[in-house]
Amino acid sequence: MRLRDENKRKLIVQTAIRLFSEQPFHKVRLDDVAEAAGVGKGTVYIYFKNKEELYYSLVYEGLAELVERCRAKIAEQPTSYRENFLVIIEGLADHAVHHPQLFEIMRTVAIPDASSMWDAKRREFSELMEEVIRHGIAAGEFADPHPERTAKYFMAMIRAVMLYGSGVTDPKDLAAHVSSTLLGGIAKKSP
Amino acid sequence: MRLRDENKRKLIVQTAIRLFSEQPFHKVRLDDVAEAAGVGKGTVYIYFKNKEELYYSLVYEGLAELVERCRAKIAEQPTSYRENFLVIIEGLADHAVHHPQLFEIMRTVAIPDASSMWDAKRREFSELMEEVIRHGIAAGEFADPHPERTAKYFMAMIRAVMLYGSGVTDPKDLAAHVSSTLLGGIAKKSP
Amino acid sequence: MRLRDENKRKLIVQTAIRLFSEQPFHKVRLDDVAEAAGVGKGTVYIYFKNKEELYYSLVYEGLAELVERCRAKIAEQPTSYRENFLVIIEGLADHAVHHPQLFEIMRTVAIPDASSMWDAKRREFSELMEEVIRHGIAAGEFADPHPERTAKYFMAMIRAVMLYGSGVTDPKDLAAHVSSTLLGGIAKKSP
Amino acid sequence: MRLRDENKRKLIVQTAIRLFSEQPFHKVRLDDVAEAAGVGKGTVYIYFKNKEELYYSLVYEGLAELVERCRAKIAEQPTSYRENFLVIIEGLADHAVHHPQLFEIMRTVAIPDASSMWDAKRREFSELMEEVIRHGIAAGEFADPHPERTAKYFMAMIRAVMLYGSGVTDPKDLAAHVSSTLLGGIAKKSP
DNA sequence: AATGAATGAGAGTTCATTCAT
DNA sequence: AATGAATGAACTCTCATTCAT
Repeated sequence: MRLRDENKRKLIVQTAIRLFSEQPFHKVRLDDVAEAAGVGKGTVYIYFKNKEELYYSLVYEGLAELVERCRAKIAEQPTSYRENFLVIIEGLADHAVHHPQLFEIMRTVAIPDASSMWDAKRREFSELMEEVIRHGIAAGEFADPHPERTAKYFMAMIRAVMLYGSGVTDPKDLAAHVSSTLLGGIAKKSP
Repeated sequence: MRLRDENKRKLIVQTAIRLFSEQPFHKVRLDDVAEAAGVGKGTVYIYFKNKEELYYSLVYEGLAELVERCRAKIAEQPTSYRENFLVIIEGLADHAVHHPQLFEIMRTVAIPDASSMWDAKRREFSELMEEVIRHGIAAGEFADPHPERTAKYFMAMIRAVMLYGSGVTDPKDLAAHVSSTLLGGIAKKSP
Repeated sequence: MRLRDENKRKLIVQTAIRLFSEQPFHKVRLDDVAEAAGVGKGTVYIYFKNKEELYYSLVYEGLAELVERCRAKIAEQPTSYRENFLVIIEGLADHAVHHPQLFEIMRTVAIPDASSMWDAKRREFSELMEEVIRHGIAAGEFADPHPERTAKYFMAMIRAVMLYGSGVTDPKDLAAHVSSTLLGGIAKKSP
Repeated sequence: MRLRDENKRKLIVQTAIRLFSEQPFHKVRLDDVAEAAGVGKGTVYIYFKNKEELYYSLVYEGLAELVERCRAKIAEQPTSYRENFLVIIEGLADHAVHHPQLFEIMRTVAIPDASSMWDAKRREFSELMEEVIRHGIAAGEFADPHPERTAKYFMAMIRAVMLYGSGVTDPKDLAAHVSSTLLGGIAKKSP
């Protein structure tokens, strides 16, 4: 009796991320995933109930890692919220640059079912960001009539550049731009 | 694929938009589209080469309408670029609120093939927006080190709120927030 | 547009009867049925919801034909119930000899679900036979404490011989034996 | 297939009898048998070569027990063949009532392969019954032109009632009816 | 032009069987 | 001996596409 191997699961996940980021869901065959991962077709079904669950697992786990990373950044003591803001967006951009495939997968993910786990994770991320803004407002550093909307802008902006920008490779640069745009806007200040 | 009856074509398109915005590509059957549109299955093939082309037609036509609308706004004489900025974003938000399904479809559209018609249309939109910013910079009203990125933020921000914000119904309000965030940022100005 | 062809359905049914009588359910592949019938695999699914429904259709239709045949025999005016008895069993035996495969299929049919159509048909047959016996009792020709059981013996006896007897080919002979056994028994009458 | 632990084998057999009598062959998964029996899946393969052999073992062993039981009845000295007849049928009915699942399995057992062990056992049973009738004929108590057929009627009649009769619980009553029908028939004797 | 019956390649999934532990 | 993770052949069923009518 072989023992259930957590590495095997990870192997399947990594392979699936690659394939699903290259092709849309319906063009990726489970046979391909299995073969590319070097496991039997049935093995995939030991670790994932079906193709759809495999797919959503990728989204969920990708988001979960992102949330964790941001949570860690936020936990650090802020000197000022403005500076902290940049750090968080940097973390987000860094993650995006290092996992560009996950952004692609998140983009094509199907209509969110309110009950789905991955959608809950997405909302968790959104609420985390919202909280940051609200703290900044409370501290008198930010002014925003719709923090819940601005919270959604973070990832949207980074994603837009990741998906359609031609090969961003410097997360710091990207983060700086997003951060300065969100904080200061592009309108020239009258002196 | 002859286009005899333009009304019939529109009927199919409208039906397809609805179905594709409710289900991911692979879960929408051509039978469903035909039945919901009240035409025979074969009829769809008279107007569209195949399922994929039908799908991309929706994206393309949706984007084309959007580009047209923005182009019209831009053509209007600007009083100031700042004010014009709001008008354009209002047009974009208005379109989004009135065609939420198209946004859903655009979101899930498959990996862009650089040669695809719809992707060209997407780039066209992006370039249009970039041009607006560059004009503003030239006029001394805007300052932006990466107008090509900011151009991508427009739709991304609106889309983020459309998709995940709970039922935005006032395009003016949405546009005002996006516009003020992009223009002035959320950082409190020191007096 | 081709018209739905009732002959095509019959073709599939006939082919399926043959294959299911040669192999147990799980060894018959739908591909084989389709290929043997000379139709596409998908065509079978136009006429039957799935493999199981195809299978039960055979049983149902076989039984329905049998019931019809017996009903016709019974409708004929009886001279005496004893004589009539033979005629019915002859009909039954005749049917069995001409459709030996249906008996094989009926034998292997899965556990009857009380709600299944084919089982209702089976009960209909049983009740028909029971009625015959009861009429005979009423007419003073038969004496039987359990007509509902005897009704079940009819087909069971014929089936037993059909399935395990080595190639009965004369239905009259088979019917005569069943009939005389049921009517007179095998015990030698003391003179 | 080594038979180390005879109890474990019996456990598997008993579990399999239950499951196979509830579902047709192809719906019973070996996993289910193993789990229901509380043993590992691989363990079943230690005691039985494969699923088919497990299945046929049930049939074979069920028939073997039945044959043994009848042989014992027959071995007893007959007072008269008529009386002895009843005793044998009673044994058969008794067995049926106490092992209804085995009757269900025997019914659905696949097409007999003349070379299969279980079919040989079935023939053995048939021949045993035939012999009883022939002895009766030789003793002048019975008259039957086709003892080989009547031999097949025994079990068929009991089975018919077992399978489709609504819950027979009294084997004596069932045996009495089968016996009297076979011996004396249902036709009213003219005085 | 319009249809929907027919098709069959191809996909997801199952499950009997194996075998490392 | 016992196990259950791993396997992949084989299965059912779907559905985009075709084409006779």
